[in-house]
Amino acid sequence: MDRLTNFFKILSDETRLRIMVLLFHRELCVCQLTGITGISQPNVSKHLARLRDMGLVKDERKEQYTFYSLNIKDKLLKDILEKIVENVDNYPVLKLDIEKSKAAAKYMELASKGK
Amino acid sequence: MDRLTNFFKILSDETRLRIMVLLFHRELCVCQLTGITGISQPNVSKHLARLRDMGLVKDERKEQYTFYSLNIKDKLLKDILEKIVENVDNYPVLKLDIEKSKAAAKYMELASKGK
DNA sequence: TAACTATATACCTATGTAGGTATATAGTTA
DNA sequence: TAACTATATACCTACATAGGTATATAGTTA
Repeated sequence: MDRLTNFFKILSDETRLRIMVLLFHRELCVCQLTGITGISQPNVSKHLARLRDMGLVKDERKEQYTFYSLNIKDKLLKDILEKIVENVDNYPVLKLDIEKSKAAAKYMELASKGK
Repeated sequence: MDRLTNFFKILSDETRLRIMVLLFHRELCVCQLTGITGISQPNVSKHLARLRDMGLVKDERKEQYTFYSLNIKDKLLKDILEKIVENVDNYPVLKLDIEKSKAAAKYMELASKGK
């Protein structure tokens, strides 16, 4: 049952909840996560390390960035996160994060075309 | 968003998760909860008080017992708890708790007939 | 090689909290 | 009223951890 209670402990912290919801939508690098959320880089890194140690996310290096993406195998955990995402309209912070994430993605796209 | 993260904090503790799952099925008094789970009475009481303060359960006095029952209004929170209950087969502790709870209910029924 | 950038880690402090034991309270029964 | 029972609370200890600052590391670019 530890896996379940630990998952809830992860979601019980606002910083991690925001990160999980963001990663639910798309993979993001550390600097994007810090940019979108306004959370300090060491703090983001620390939480990501914890998520990685729990096997909830995986990381992949691309050029100079390390991208993190969700990696949840357990269906129950996935379903719970999905339920939260479906209700994001009730949580302005989460909703705003997602909007910023979309804007960031669009910016990255334009930037890569321009280089 | 505090309401959501606090809910997860509640579920992140095994004792509270067990209590919540038990109360999902039926109302129970403190002594039944201690009997079923083996958790000490003060500890059960303390967690119940916390759940009550958060408005997740309500209590009702019946004869000499104080019965607690779920009182979750938020649909998202209710849905999440329901998802857990649907998956109880994967969590032996929770499953066993529920079985004991059924046995306890049956016993109470017989006892009340006999008195 | 040297400067730069992205990310990770170490260390510290403040804070929350789970559970134990002892005790209080309040309602019930004799 | 006194003994009893169910429940709540107070107090303590041990432990986890969130976030800050400083620094290390590793890959990249000049």
